Amino acid sequence: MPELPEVETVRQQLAKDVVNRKVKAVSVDNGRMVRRHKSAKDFRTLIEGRSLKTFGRLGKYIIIGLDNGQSLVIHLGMSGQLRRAKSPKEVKEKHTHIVISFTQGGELRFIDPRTFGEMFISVPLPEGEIAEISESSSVAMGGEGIVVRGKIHELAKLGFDPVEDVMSWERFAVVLRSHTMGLKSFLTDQELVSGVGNIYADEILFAAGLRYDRETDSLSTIEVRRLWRSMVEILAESIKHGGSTLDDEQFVDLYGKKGNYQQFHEVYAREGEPCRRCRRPIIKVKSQSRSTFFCEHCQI
DNA sequence: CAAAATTCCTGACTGC
DNA sequence: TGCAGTCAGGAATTTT
Repeated sequence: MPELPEVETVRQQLAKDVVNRKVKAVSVDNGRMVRRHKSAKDFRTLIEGRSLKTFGRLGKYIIIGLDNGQSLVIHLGMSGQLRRAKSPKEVKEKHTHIVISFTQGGELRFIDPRTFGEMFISVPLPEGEIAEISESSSVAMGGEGIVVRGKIHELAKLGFDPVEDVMSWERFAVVLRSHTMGLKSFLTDQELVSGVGNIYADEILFAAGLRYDRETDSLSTIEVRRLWRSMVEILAESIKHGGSTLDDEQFVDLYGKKGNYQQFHEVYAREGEPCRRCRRPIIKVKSQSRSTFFCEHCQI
């Protein structure tokens, strides 16, 4: 499932490959993919004729700045893929729901079997209302992310992006300790930390040597710092390897290529296999109605 | 049939 | 009593 590293991988590729391209036409075969708009036609009208200028990301959302100040926002959901086609003649994969064709030829296709993903055009709010929203955003602070967040009012509630937003571990400690909840709940709450999902929460917690159900306000200073470091490092490392592609091969990049980070997973989807540190079997439990993998010996 | 997991929503429970 | 925060569970969804 695409989480921050996978989304970032695609963002980087888009920034290289479709920058400055002008949208000639858009087809939408399923209104659900653009559900924030009144109709698919609405969406098409807003994007046709526009050029793609900037490529940002906030959590699991890709934010493409258009030449008129509006933005194309994309979320891949669980099974969404963005794929580049050099020509309209290339065979369309099943579940291709949105096709954005460019004037210079070539297309950007959105494939999504489970249709949990979406695209929408964000129109900036009038000046006065912007300040209000970014102020109400609980943890918003510093860095490039705030600029994007402030501009995209639909994403105002997202928490800080651990890769994009600059934040010291001391600051992180304040946010962490101001809540009473399990660590995994904290990491996967998009309004607190944006971009971390089920896979990376488990990997980060293993790297930090902390259990998924440790209470956020029970960590020592050393543990907070370890969690912070693990979060930043694991996400950066995964981005370096093009993200994770699981056995279901759900995630592939713009060109259909798999990521490589799955080979470095220490716990995720390794139930019963030996922990690489202590050799004891990895445990699987349900938490927040989601699978959680961890090592009972190495995580406290 | 169950499992996979995203966001959104609702309902329940807890602590102050 | 009320409120905010947290969490469990369900919906929408398709493939294996």
